[in-house]
Amino acid sequence: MRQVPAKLASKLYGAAELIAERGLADAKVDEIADAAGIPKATLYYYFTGKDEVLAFLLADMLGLIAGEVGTAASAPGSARDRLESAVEAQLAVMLDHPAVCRALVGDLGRATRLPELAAALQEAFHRPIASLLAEGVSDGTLRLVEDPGAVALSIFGAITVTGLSAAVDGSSNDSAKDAARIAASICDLMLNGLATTPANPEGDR
Amino acid sequence: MRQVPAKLASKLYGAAELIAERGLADAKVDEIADAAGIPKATLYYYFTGKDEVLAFLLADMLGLIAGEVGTAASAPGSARDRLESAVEAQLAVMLDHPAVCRALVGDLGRATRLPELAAALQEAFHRPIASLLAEGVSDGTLRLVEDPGAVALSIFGAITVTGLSAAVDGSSNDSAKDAARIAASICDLMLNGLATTPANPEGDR
DNA sequence: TCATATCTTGAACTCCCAGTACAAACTATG
DNA sequence: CATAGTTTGTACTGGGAGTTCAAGATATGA
Repeated sequence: MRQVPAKLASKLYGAAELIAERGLADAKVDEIADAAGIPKATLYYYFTGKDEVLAFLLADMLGLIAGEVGTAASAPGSARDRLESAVEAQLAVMLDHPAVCRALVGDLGRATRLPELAAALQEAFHRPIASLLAEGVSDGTLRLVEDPGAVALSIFGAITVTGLSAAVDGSSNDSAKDAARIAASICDLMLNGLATTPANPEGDR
Repeated sequence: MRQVPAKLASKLYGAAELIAERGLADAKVDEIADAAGIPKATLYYYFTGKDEVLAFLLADMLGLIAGEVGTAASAPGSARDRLESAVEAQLAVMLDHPAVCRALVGDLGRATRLPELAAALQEAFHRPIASLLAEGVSDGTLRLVEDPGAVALSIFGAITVTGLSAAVDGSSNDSAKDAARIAASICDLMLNGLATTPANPEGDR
């Protein structure tokens, strides 16, 4: 994949709705090119095929999210507050690009190999979240958990699936507000839990 | 899609690994038929194409999970205990069929339309989990939350993404044990939360 | 200013493979 | 046995992904 010029990159987002709606298999290359407003030959100059177009959108999106989450996580404030910001940041990006989210979840296997995605996510999200958890233990705003990696993955899953659900359901006109509302609900769950009795110090077996 | 005989159904699972590894687009129909050990003509007698084969696997899988989760949720015991059983039940089914999970997550858009999937999940999981939450409030083992639907979705997301991650990572030789371990980690998070200070009764603003 | 490299695009072409057609054999079941 | 449904092999075709190529446009820089 050649270095994609910014102008072309932004045009590609115009094809996301088509891919999301019809699926990559059903969307013809000519149609994707039309939707993006670029000639098919140009598309093939930059990409080896439609799979790579989707791969580009995935990479772009991951970069965006990683940036926002990273910023939120390294801001000043308690670890707990930063965790809440990070959750909202990921949701905000997802709800800003619902069509891309739908396109990606529908054809994820054509945009990346799953093990590679897992590794990339590990790097971009689980690690920052996991270190946020560690910092929370230090500053006293979060409790110590047994397996921070697993917790980070669970949080990521809750955010992602909730965000996808919102993207699929179609949306209101104020995605930032939606993101805040959903983030609050997730954070309430993740921070306060559902139990009425406090955690059993001997473990929850 | 014709009524699929049980014998054929079980054979189809034999093609899951191929589809998971290469993706539906790259796996030729003849190869899928070979992997399943059925003639291509027979495959086309029952299905309109490879998309429908994957759709069948999805439906079968959802049925399995819904059954196990439903059983766990309606067993005797406190709502909290049943919630834990339900979490483990879904993970157990997923880890029992890692290849199907990988195949589905790679080509979800070819197995179903996403809004339909969302509706089906709503019915099969979020509803039972949401009512479990309500029962928990009644029997005093779970606290009242503002938006049970959102909480149910978050829990589902945490389970699903964690389960997929385990399926992608390849696995140990004791998937039941893995499921139990992962479930315990998720339940610890969902029940006890991460906060050190108790929930603010005025809301978490 | 020219030369050279890179980008942009249209158009024609190839080849693969999903899906179809069909007929013969086989199996149930009443 | 008759009839309906199932199973399977083989041959075919149509569409579309991706390739090729060449001509024009645009940049780079000497």
